[in-house]
Amino acid sequence: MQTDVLAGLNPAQRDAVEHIEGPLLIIAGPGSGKTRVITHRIAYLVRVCGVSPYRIAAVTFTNKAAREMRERLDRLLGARAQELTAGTFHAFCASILRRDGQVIGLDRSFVIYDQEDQQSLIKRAMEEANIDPKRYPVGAILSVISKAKSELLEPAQYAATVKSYYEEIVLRVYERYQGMLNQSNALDFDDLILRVVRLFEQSPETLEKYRSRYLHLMVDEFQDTNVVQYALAKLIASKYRNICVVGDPDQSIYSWRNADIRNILSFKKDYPDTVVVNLGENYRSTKNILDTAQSLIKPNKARIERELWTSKGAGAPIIVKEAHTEEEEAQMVVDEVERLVKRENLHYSDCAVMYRINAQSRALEEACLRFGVPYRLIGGLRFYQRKEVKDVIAYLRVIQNPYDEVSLTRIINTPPRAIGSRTVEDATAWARGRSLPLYAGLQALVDARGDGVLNPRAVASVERFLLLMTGLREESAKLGAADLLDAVVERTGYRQYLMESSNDRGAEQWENVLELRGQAVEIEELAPEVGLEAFLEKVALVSDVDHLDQSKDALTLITLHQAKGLEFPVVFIVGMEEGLLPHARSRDDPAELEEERRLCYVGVTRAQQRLYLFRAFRRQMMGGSMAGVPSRFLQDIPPQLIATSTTAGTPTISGVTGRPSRGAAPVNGSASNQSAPMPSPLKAGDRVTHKQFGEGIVVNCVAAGTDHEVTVAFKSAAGVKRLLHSMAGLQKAG
DNA sequence: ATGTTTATTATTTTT
DNA sequence: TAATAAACAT
Repeated sequence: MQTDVLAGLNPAQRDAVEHIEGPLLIIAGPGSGKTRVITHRIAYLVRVCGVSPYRIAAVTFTNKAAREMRERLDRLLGARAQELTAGTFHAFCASILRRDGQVIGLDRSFVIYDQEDQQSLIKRAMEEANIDPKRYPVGAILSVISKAKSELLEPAQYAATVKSYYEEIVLRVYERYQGMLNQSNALDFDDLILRVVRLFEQSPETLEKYRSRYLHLMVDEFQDTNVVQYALAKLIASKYRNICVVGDPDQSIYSWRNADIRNILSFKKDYPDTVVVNLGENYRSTKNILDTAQSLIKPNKARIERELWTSKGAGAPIIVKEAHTEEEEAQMVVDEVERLVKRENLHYSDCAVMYRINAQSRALEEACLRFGVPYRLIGGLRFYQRKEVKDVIAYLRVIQNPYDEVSLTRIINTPPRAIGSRTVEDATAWARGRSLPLYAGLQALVDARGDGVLNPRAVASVERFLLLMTGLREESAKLGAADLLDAVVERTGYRQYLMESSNDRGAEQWENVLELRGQAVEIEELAPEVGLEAFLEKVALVSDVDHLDQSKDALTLITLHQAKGLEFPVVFIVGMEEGLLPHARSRDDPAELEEERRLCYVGVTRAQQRLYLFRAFRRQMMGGSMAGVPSRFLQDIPPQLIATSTTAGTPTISGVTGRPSRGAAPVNGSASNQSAPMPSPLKAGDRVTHKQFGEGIVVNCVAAGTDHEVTVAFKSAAGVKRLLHSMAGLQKAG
């Protein structure tokens, strides 16, 4: 039995699996078999050491990671795997709070607010506090509040740290915001963790219940934990001290979401008897790719030197290419993907294109569409953030918890039912004056016939709305989540509202609602008795990457951030330019630059066999066109790992030589410094023809390096295009 | 109360 | 450029 759990593990992995007593820190390089170690360690605990799975908790950051862990354990442990606690920090905390939250005065039916809900609540808090959202952007305030919460600073504690006037403003908003959350019986993501920590602090009995249950605790992606999450982990492990954390400081890319790498250092301090295991053997990538990754990450100062190795061969060289424009860059990607599929016997799904910002996906999408390459775009407009999906969820939330003010104000006039912003404002003020929650305030106002603040028409509308909601709330007691959803979209007229809406997306929006319904059906099958509650929780704590179905054979388009934890035989990283990777916003902060470097490292280490690094000389950004300087990261790759290749029909420019200088940037490699642009080949008003787009008129023609950028308005559906003269093959017509 | 126009502003987003 | 939000007019 023992041999079979340990079989196939390398010595370091085996050390990690067999070390089961006391604190353990596993530093897991990319592709080092981390998940394998975690799952085998759990299997070892259960099958060899006789620990009940019921007494083991494994915490991750994504549902996907949790699910994968579960699936693998199903194979290793069979049915017993079900007893294991495996989930995200947030899901774990939500279930603790549903069970034991009453101890700190939390109502069981609380709802969970996502970022959009938070923003709308903060906005209202600012309005009520008379703070100008122009001077103090909502997003910025929210991120400060979130940071405070992630450091265990509730308004009272935060108040003690306030030093600047700005923080004074934040404090004022924070206090109000938290008050409104409480009144709405709502928790934001940070609260989920924070409240559990407070629960454990305030109720030793509750803490005892959990810390004595969990003989073993494992934390995945430890480099991404924030202060609160680590505090929680310490509390859970405070009885038995069997805490195992797994992470890789070089893959820390979420510091902007308050992840704190220092937790790794704290861990060694908090647990001086920590055993550290280094997983350095990489099973994922070829030697060339791994060497590239290492040369990229090496320059980081705030880093512990570490070697990774592989027994794989060198493999294909890294391919670095330069395109003129982002369109050409996208086309080069697509061409190469096609070549790999046709000639190298690969599938589309073996390939992924990664980029720094979502806006970059557009050119790629267009190229895929044009050349008929099937693709799968991750992120972008996220399912659960779509208006129609959020609207329906808001109805369900109000049914579960009528105090949820964000959802209530969202749906009170959607579809339009003659309850305008004026009515809502007046009613809110009236309710505030009596310290009533909005929903109760509306009821009281109807009973008081408007009480002089609402006109009879408005009172009638509100009364009709309340009757509708009361009816639905009664239904909710007898209906499952899916049936309830049906009742909502029918009785509120939401379905009709979508179908008849003037925009042409109505049918598509309705499709999304149906997809949401499908998920309700799924949940009901799993947990029929807690239908609505389970559904809403799932919907709040689940992301889109979770639904990534690998079944369809398609090219994956994904941001570098989202790519963490994934792997592909072929990886393209596009936009290897200063200002994009590293992103311009990180330019002035060395710590942020190091994070950009880690982000690049994460991207590179996703590749198993082939890696392509592309950039464009010119890129459309914020309306204008920007000259792209090669990313400084390209300089750090040893030239011998790179294949110098030629783009068909275009001169190869060795833009990877010479450190990019700030300011005066050569647009076109070596040539541009000396040679003046060629004389203008075309001028505005010239008639031209293009072999693909047909006839057109030149709108503009400007020098771009040694080339010219020609803007042409085509007669065809192509419309106005910007083309490089050398590339476009424009024929001047009479 | 709702459709239209102007103004504004552009990373990343595990939960 | 293009998407979204606030201001505006109806």
